[in-house]
Amino acid sequence: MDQVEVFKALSNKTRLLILQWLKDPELHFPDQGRCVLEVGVCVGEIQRKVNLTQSTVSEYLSLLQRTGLIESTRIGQWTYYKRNEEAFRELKNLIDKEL
Amino acid sequence: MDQVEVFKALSNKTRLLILQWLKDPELHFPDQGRCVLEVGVCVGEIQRKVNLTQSTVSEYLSLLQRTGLIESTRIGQWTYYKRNEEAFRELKNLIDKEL
DNA sequence: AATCTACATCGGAATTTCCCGATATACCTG
DNA sequence: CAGGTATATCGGGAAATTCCGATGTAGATT
Repeated sequence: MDQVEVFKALSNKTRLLILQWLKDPELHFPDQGRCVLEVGVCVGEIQRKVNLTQSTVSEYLSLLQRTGLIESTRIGQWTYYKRNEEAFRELKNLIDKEL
Repeated sequence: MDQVEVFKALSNKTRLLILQWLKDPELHFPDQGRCVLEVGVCVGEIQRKVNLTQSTVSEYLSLLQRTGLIESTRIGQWTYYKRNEEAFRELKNLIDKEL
């Protein structure tokens, strides 16, 4: 886990918001289907809550994925993103020890 | 405490290193005087451990100070910097809750 | 006052980040 | 296959960041 890369990923209001929303997807994305907890939330659903273009949101999500903080599942024409809680535990542990 | 600003401050290898060094200044700055724990470490001492110019190190330190993560004390011609552990506790608490 | 030392600030070139519109790709449906 | 929808990727302008050398400023020394 590259500390600098993770902190860069977190250095953006929108990306922080997305990560926080994904903590409780049922609450923040009520229009999403029933398997929200399992597969996560699709890009379009996230984009509708963010005042940014589709391409920007897509890039933010893959950036977050590259850091390992979120994971994606492709189902049909949708890509669902959800938090990787294990990565968050690792990050918090790192911060606790090294910061 | 502005999360984005703090994460930006942490998004840099050198700044992270400095913050880690300041956790145990006696260990990492043995040439510094006796009141290291009280006032911290001066800019020049930090610069000698970093492969960057004086102006860059000075700017990094005031950037970190603006976030509140470190504090400065001017004594004579020296400016000493040390960690603000209270700010780190606040940050870790924020990360624990919001991330 | 003249000078030296420690640090801060300024101006700027190079790089990176932000965010967009356009386009490409993948999948689904008729 | 043609057309529609969801997402990814590309190219790029604008803004921010990185880091430098030069210069400014404050305190100490002579």
